Parts: sequence; C-alpha cells; structure tokens
Amino acid sequence: MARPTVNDVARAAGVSLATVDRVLNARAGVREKTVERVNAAIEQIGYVRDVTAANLARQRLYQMVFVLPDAPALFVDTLRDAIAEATSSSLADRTEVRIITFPNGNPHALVKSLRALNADDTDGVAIFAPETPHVRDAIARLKSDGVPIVALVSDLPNTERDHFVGIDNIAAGRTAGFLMGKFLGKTGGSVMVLVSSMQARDNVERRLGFDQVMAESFRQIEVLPSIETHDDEGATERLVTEMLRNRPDIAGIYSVGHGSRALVDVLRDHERRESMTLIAHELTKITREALRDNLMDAVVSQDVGHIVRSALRVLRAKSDGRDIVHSQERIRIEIVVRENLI
Amino acid sequence: MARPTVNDVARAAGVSLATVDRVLNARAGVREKTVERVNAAIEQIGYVRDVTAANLARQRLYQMVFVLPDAPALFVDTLRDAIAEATSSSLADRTEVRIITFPNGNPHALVKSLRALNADDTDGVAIFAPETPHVRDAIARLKSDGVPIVALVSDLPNTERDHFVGIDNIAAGRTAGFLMGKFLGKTGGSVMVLVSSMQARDNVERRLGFDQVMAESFRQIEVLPSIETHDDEGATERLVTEMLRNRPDIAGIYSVGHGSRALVDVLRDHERRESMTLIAHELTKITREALRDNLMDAVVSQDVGHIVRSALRVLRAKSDGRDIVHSQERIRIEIVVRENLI
DNA sequence: TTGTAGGCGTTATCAG
DNA sequence: CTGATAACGCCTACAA
Repeated sequence: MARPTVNDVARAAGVSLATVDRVLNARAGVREKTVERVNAAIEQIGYVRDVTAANLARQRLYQMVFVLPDAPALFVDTLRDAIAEATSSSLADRTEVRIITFPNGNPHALVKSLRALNADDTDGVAIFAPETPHVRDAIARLKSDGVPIVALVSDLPNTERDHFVGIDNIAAGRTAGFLMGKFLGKTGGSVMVLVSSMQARDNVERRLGFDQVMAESFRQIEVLPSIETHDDEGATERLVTEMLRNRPDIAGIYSVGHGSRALVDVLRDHERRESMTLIAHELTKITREALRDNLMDAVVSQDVGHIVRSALRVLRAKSDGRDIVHSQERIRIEIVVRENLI
Repeated sequence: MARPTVNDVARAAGVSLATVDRVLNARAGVREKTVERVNAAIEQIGYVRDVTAANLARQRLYQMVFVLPDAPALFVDTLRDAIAEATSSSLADRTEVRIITFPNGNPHALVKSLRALNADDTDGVAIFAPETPHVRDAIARLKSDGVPIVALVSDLPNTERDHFVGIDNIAAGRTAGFLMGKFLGKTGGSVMVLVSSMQARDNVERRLGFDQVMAESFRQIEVLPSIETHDDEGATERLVTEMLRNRPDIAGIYSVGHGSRALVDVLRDHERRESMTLIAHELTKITREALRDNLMDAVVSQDVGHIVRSALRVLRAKSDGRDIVHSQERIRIEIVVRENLI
C-alpha cells in the first residue's frame, strides 16, 4: 500500500518516466493526447508527487528575501530576530534568506532595492512596507518576472501580492477597543490615542476598528483625536506629558503604532500611573517590561515567529505552485496580559 | 559552497560511504579509531545530515498514535478535528496517524490500549489522559521499548514522557483570574467556579492559578468553593440554577473544565445574563457562539491545530534523535474575546 | 515527440 | 571491520 510513484504512473499510462515528468512539470514537447493519458493515469491511481524527493533531485535551494524598513520601532527588531531564528534552522528545508533594509519613509530607496531583485536569484519576497504607487509598480514588475510575493504585517491589497501574512488590523483595533471598554468599566472617561502615522495602513485600520467598538458598545467613553508621533520619541514624550496635564479626564491611553517606548517612559514615573489604563500593540522588550511592571494592562499582538515561518512556507509553496494549508497560515490576534506573558 | 555531503566526509576521513553511514547511525562494527576519524571529519567540515534524503532512502513512514478519552467535552472533538486536518496533509511529511479512544475515566481500558502498542508499528505516541499509577507503568513500558511519548494538553510530569505539548495551566488559571478581576472592576462581588473534576490535573492547576491572582490583586472579590460537574450536564444545569437563585451576590462565573455547554444553556435565557461576567476555557462551538452572542466575556484557550502539529513534529524529531526548536513548540495561552474570534 | 541513463544525498545489502 | 553497489522518488541531459 505504498503511495504510487512516477513509475506507477508511467506504467499505467504506457509511457516513460521522462514523459510523466514533462507532464507533471507542464513542460512543452508532449502531444496533447499523451498529456491527457498521463493525467488520467495520475488521477486514476491517485498519484501525489513527493516534494522532498523532487527537491533533492533538482538540488533546490529556495532563496527568499525579506524587505524591512529600518524604523526605530522595536517591533521591526523583533521581526528581525524572528527571521534570524528561522534562518538558523532553515537548512533543513533548503531555504536561504537574506534581509534587505530600506530607510523608513523613503519609498524611493525601497523601490531601488526591489529593482535589484530578479527571478534568477530570488524565489520569493516578503515585504513589510507602505503601499505607494512606486512600490505597486515595483511589485508588478517582480510578479511579471514570476517572483512570488507576500505582504508582511501590513497588507498591500492593491498590488499583485500573492498572499498577506499578518492580522486583520481592523479586528485588532476592535480587540483593543473591547478591552479598553471592559477595563475602564461603567465609569468611563476619555481615551488618548497615539498613532505612528496616518500614512501607515495598519495604523489607520486599527484606529478605525477601535472607534467602531467604542461607538457600538462603550458610549460612556470619549475617544480623543489621534496624535501622530511619526516615531519621534522626544516629541511624543512632550505631547503625552502635556496632554495628561491638560486633561484630567483621561483614563486610558491606546498606543496604535509599533513603538511605545516614549509613552512608557512618561508613564513609568507619572503620578497618574496607577489610575491609567494602557493598551498597546506588539510585544517587544518595552511592552513586555511594561506588562510585567503592571504599567500596561494589555498588548494586542501577533506572533512574529509564526509570521516569519508562515511567510517562508507560503513563498515556498507559491514558488512550487503548491497549495497552502490556510488554517496553518492564519495569524492570530493575540491578547497578552501580565499573566500569559511567555 | 553547497553544503557538505557524506561523500565529502568519507573523502576527508579517508573511508568509504558505508563506514560514514555506520558512524552516523551509530551502528556497530566500526573500529573505535575509525569512528573518531569520521567524527573529526564531520566536525571539521561542518557536515549536517539531510533528513529528507535520509527519509527517502529508508522509505521512512512515521506511524504516530494519538490516545484520547471519549469525554463528552467538546474540546476533545476540536482536538479530533485538528488531528484529522493534520492527517490529511501529512503524506507530505511521511506521517501516518491513528487515533485510539478510551472510555473517559477508565484507566484500565486506557492501559489495555497502551499495551497493544509496540515499537514495531508505532514511532511515537501522544497521550491525553490523567496520570494514574497504571498509566505510569504503561508509559514506562513503552519507553523501555524505545517509543517516544509526549503528553498532550494535560502533563504527566511523573512519567518518562519525553515532552509536554500544552500550556502551563497554572498560568492559564492566573490569566482567567486576571481577566475576571479586571472585568469585574472595583465593584467586586463573588465568583462561582465550576470544575470538571478535581482529579484532572489541568483543572486543579487552573483553579490554583486563579486563586493566586485573586488573592494577590483582587481582594474585593470573593471566590466560592469549586463545584464539581463530572461532565454531567443535567446535574450542572441544576447546580448552577440553584446557585444563582441562592446567591444574588454572584457577579462572575469561571468555568475551569473542558466543557461549558450546560453553563451556557442556563445563562442564555437567564434574567441576570447581562450583569454576569463569564470566563471559560477552550474555544469550542459552544464557547464560540457564547462569545459571539455577548454571553461570554472571554475564553482562555490553546490552539489545537498548533498542539497537534507540534506533537507530530516533536515525535518525529525524537524518533530520529533530532533536536527540537523550542520556540516553535511553545503553546501559547490565548485569550479570545468577541473581537479577535477568528 | 518520446525514451534511456545517470545523478541528487542517504541508506542497505552484499561481498571481501 | 570495511567497501562497492544498488536502491529511494524524482529530475535532466542526451539520444533516438
């Protein structure tokens, strides 16, 4: 009852190994009728190709590229760490990965990096970048060159990316809103909202989801307009400090972006620390410590390890034209509090 | 710069392929000095064996067994579903799995099932069962027979299991406690606690963790003694209904066990439904619906898909004497609320 | 358009 | 004790 091999297919179809192989890999030079005969045989005996054997034979080495910003936000660092870890154990699945970094907020440099890539030495690209027209073009070029592409963390829905590896950020914002509402309780108060940038799609979506839930279920809470930090820590500290001084009604702070260091720094020694409910995104060194110290109440996060492994799996599958197991590739919106911090 | 192969090792050590293979697989019949020479060569040129090629050559088929109770709790069903799904895509990694079911609460039958297993036709066993002396013995026998074993969901710490696939249940209980405390807020009230059985290790640990957090951080909340349901839904409905009638101070309910159907049934049309904070464990059809309907506030859960895949990966690794990537095998304590329900 | 033969990295079966 | 040599399932020149 061993599973059928190419030999079985060849015998069943009355052709040779090579012909079966040509059909399997959709190579030219086979008569239409023969193709049909082979496919019928494959169907009939239930053949399914052994990918590992195929990769062994063709000495396949998947060359994958991660494209990341050099944003000062710690989140990108955790992503880098996750990639490094995945890399170390990646010989096992014939995968080599390199990381390309582009200056944050410089789409031009990003595009230049993308231009340097081509199908010869790259089997897949995972991109974490904002969607701009130039980026769209660069992705279109790569696609037309036959390179599989996945968007990482922040989706690029209007491009030809094959897949998005990350969470639904509207739902993530809704989750943060739900927790904020529940934690603040009946008493209410106002909530200050910090975003990195209104250009970043994930930030905007989270804010949107947050507002939805607040409007639907927690009317007693007033949500203030977004404060844009542009990842400038000094400015953020000043803005937050001032805001807290002017608005004694603020009971909660929602940090939407990828970095929360400035916020945590201000709050750590603040007199209103105890009475403030703090919710942020992404588990990093900073948010971890803040949770542990009872400074932060919850973090809405995504497992970077899972994201990286998923991106690689999906790219390998796309590169081979295989299907992906969707359930395994779904990235969860994780809620982390003091007690389930790993 | 391709990675070195056995041929390279053979050449470097001045021996033949066969000898290298004997050393690699620790087979007898090689002079001590030769072994050392080969190992030195391996070390020197940084050889690492290609597992896929090895498996191809030995036509390896991993035969794995899951041992599960036929408990009426829906959680076990979700676990079964996850196994079924993993099975369907498991040809890819040469893994065949079968499931053995034993009558819930019948360690004798369980032991009988375990006795039927042996190293000839099983390469690994994943067990979800309570730890009893007989079970300990059965596991010891399997181990001495050389069969890798992992404990699933509920640990078997006093056995010779190679690994535990599941969450830290004390931390899971603490997480539930933290959420209960936060959700109830300053007002306080009492909390009713339902456990399946005080025999089940995971139940006991969760209750312990819950109590710890309540005592540490939420003194205004009174936690009532555990009510044992023994997975009897009729009895549970009666107990809960009565309790709610007698204690108007009850503001929250913590369902520790794997099943929450009876509880949800009682609450769904209860007059105090709105004012009650409900926290349970495990994402199932029942708890899913309850979250969606705003009946339940949070579920502390574990990803059954991840658990199953992890168990299989670990068993394969143990079976080959390979190391495991711990970060990938860590099962998270997930918090699921209405908004991050997938 | 099709087939034959050899190779990918490893294991296993023979002799020597 | 050690070494050729033929598999494993698939791919790929090169021939036919």
